[in-house]
Amino acid sequence: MERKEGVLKIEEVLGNSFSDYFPLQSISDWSCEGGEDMPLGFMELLGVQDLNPPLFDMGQQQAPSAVVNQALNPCSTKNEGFNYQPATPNSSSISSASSEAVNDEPIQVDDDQEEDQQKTKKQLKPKKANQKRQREPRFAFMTKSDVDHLEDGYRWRKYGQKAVKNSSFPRSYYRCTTTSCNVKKRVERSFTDPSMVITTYEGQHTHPSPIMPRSSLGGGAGSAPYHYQQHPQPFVNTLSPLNFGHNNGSINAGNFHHERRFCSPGSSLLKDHGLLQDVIPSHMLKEE
DNA sequence: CGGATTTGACCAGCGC
DNA sequence: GCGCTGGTCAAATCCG
Repeated sequence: MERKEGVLKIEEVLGNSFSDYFPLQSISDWSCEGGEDMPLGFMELLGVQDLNPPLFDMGQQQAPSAVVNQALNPCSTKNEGFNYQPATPNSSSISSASSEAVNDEPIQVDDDQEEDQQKTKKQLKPKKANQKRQREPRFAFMTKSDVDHLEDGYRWRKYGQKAVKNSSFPRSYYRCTTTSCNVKKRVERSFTDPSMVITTYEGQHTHPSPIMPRSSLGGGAGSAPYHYQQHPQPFVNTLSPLNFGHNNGSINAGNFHHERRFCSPGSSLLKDHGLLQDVIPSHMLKEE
């Protein structure tokens, strides 16, 4: 199958503004149809970021979407771009150590988390001292959806909204409500295709999904009953068609796992796998 | 009443 | 240096 068919060029939908954020040429660029050029799959991204069980509700596949990934250094080569390892604070503790690769901005979590919020503002100023405002690795995907805020199993608090240049649609900023979790996400609509919602995740959850009992995907959906109805499951589409350089459309946990090892010589495999579990429904893991 | 959202203001980075 | 834009803050407001 041609993955392309289900994939939208991010630029087509988003236009230039989005290209600013996601300098990738297109999904197919890194989805690696052959799965060869792309050493890291989307799962890699997931492992670093956060896609959640609900995202894998395969029963709700709808419009395909594009997935875009952006590493900290978009200018780097693909491999580097996707090398999230250094930027993966999820390993054991998001604290200082691992965060250095990314930035030291928010990820000092842990103890002074409470103070963090208070500091945050203050940190903005001193920040200019010697380093640019670095960002966590992030990735984005497009979803055909009527609702802006796609439920993904985590709880988000909106902290801002801005009008976006070249777009008539505002961009919303969300932050994970879990203390010590500094994941953010932005949600905006494509101005070229208002039916498309671009969700950009930044950072990495330091906790399991608070809403989704990962074992009850099929039925209850836990305390997030409206996940499936209210939102299409773009993530699924993004995952499957692209499969991010893996097999043809089958999300194979084994491969996934394998891939991670393969592509992540780092030492955070186990941790990532932990996250992986957040990402992939347990039943999928087993069934595969 | 507590938590979430809205919204205007502020700040930093970047390009010209 | 200046202006533009993105990102964040925080007070006010809304909602359950």
